[in-house]
Amino acid sequence: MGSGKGNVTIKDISLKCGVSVATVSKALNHYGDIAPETAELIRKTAREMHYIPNTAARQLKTNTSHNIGVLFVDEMNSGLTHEYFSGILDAARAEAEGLGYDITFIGKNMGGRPMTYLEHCQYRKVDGVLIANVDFSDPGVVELVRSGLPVITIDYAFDSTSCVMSDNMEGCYALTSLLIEKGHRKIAFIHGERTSVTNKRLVGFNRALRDHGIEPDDRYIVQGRFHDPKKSREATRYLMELPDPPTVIMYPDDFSYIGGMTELEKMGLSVPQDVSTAGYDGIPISQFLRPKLTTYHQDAEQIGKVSVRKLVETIENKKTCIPEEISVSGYVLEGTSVASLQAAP
Amino acid sequence: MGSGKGNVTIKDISLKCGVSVATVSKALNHYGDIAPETAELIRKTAREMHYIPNTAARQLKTNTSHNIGVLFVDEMNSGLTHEYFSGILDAARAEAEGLGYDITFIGKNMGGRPMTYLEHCQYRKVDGVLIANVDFSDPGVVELVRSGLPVITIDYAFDSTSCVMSDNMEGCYALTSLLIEKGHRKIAFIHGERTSVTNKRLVGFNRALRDHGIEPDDRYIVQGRFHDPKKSREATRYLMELPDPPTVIMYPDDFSYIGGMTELEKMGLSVPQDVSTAGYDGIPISQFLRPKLTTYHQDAEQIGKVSVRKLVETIENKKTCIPEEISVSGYVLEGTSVASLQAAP
DNA sequence: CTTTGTTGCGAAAACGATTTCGAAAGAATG
DNA sequence: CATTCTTTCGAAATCGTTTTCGCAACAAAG
Repeated sequence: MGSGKGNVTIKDISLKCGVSVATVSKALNHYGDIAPETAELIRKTAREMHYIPNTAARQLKTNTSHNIGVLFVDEMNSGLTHEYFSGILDAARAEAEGLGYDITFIGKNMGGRPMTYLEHCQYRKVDGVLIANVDFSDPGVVELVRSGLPVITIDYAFDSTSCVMSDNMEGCYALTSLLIEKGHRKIAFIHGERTSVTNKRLVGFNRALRDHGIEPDDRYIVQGRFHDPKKSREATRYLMELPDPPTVIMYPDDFSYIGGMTELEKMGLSVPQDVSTAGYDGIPISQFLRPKLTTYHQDAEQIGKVSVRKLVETIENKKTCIPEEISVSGYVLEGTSVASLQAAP
Repeated sequence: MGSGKGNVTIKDISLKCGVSVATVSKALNHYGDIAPETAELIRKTAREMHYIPNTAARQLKTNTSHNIGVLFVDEMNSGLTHEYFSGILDAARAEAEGLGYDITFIGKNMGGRPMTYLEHCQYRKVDGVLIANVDFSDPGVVELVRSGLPVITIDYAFDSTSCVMSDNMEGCYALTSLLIEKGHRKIAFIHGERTSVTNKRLVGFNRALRDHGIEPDDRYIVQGRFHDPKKSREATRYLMELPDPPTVIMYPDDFSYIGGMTELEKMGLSVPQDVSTAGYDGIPISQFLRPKLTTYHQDAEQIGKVSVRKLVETIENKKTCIPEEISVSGYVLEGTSVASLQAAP
């Protein structure tokens, strides 16, 4: 049934109902100047005939696609295979679908020929774009953000657009505080690249130390990389070979911790007896590791959802919608990777 | 620069070049009946004016979108957050982009109102669709497969369409054989739901046993679920509490193994001293676990790539392209989770 | 000088929707 | 009855592209 090649169009409906195509279009779009009975008849027959609007035609005329672009980093396996981001993407997809939007990936080339992100967006006529996990200093990204196309950035703030942030400062503050309350004083922090996320975490970290009267120790702050187990192995070894090693190491993310964990093991150190550890992200697997990882869970689902909501809001009320920074809070997931040091000051 | 709202169209080019829009279109599409110099001039000015074709208009006229749909399961966190599938998706995205196709997610509702997968595909006018990790007996999926739209399924074979399969039979054969060569005889197999993937693995498993003269033992074959650590914890406990427990347990996937691992630990059993283990998938994290997991690496990247290639081939040569089953082979990743039992028969 | 064949190009009709503007018919008003 | 509003609808233009078909112009052939 319904195997006919040509899909049913607005014209077919108009013929069947004995009205013009204009009337059909207006009825379907709930215009005010159509008699209620006529409109109902039209909508009913449209349903019966399994009418599906032709997006291309609509898009051509209205210049809107009901399609939002998603710009995640491609290269390396840090884009879709990063659980935090794939969680965001998955939630975003679901939310967009509910709001009547589809999602299209935006890349930097198309059919061999290179293309800027903006051009790709124009090519697909996306109504807005969600940007996450990219190098925000990339000229292509900046061009896109400046283009006037509705944009939401995730975990990075431009002042011209709205952004959704995980509560990195509060999260890192809470996590650090927990460690301190457990009696730790020599707290190492392997952080990620110097992005705004890292900066916020450092602020939270330092604030927690200060609020508890602890002097920050530069030797314990070392730069690693997000989602890079190798880099964090190196950093872990460096830290544990210090003359006065830390009693706990905070990692930039759970995945990086896995690298550190193997290095500690290789050094014959066990967690949490010899050294405590904490992650960040709270990805599912972290709770299946032994010892169960103490980590800060970022609410990826909520972040994806909120991002799309805000983006659609921006798209649909472009003039009245002012840029806003939305923070989504997570919570500490307490595992067994942090030992309680009873030696009080 | 280029901040004008209206994009440059084929008409602008025709004006600038003093030719008709028809000529421009033909030049841009490399038709034969345009003088080489004229064509070159047109293409040059198009480039200079930063012309971007309007996909909507083209799509409306040609009824092709250069857009492929992707149908991954949504609900639960087994879709995008499953590393095997997100690896496939990422590779597919990259390959599609190179071939001039964009990717759009296909869902089962649109803007609140429910919609079949097929309707969604028609709505977005995707040229073809990639299906993976879904319930292949779902009527909506079957409808889509039967619709005549070019379709590629991953890890499941319909006879009307092409499919790309990981070499489950060979993979499971190789993995099982390795265990046997290590001296294991009492080999347990926690397998996934009864899908064609599971069936193929069971064939490989049984064949390996038979080829080595080992009698299969039904008690050691238990049904778990893919990507479900809880289920595999139960199965693990069940197996290890048997009067005559196995010496090695094979899991349906690496993620499930993590569940089993925690259960073994809770039972006071250590790997591989007390029992050996093997996973499946070879996701990155498996190689950072201690002990490093022995597993079969499925080449997700290659699978994604090949799937898109075949799909595009099907789209572009719809008549001449015959359904085909493509197998992508992986390899054993040998870790330290399997003990060598020197007790030969 | 006619006929036939090439070659290069353009006019115009689609594709399927949206939207403006006005027309017709009936209702309300004077 | 004439006039003015409302209400309900339709004709037609439009979005940007592709594609068919035919028209010139000019060369080759008779």
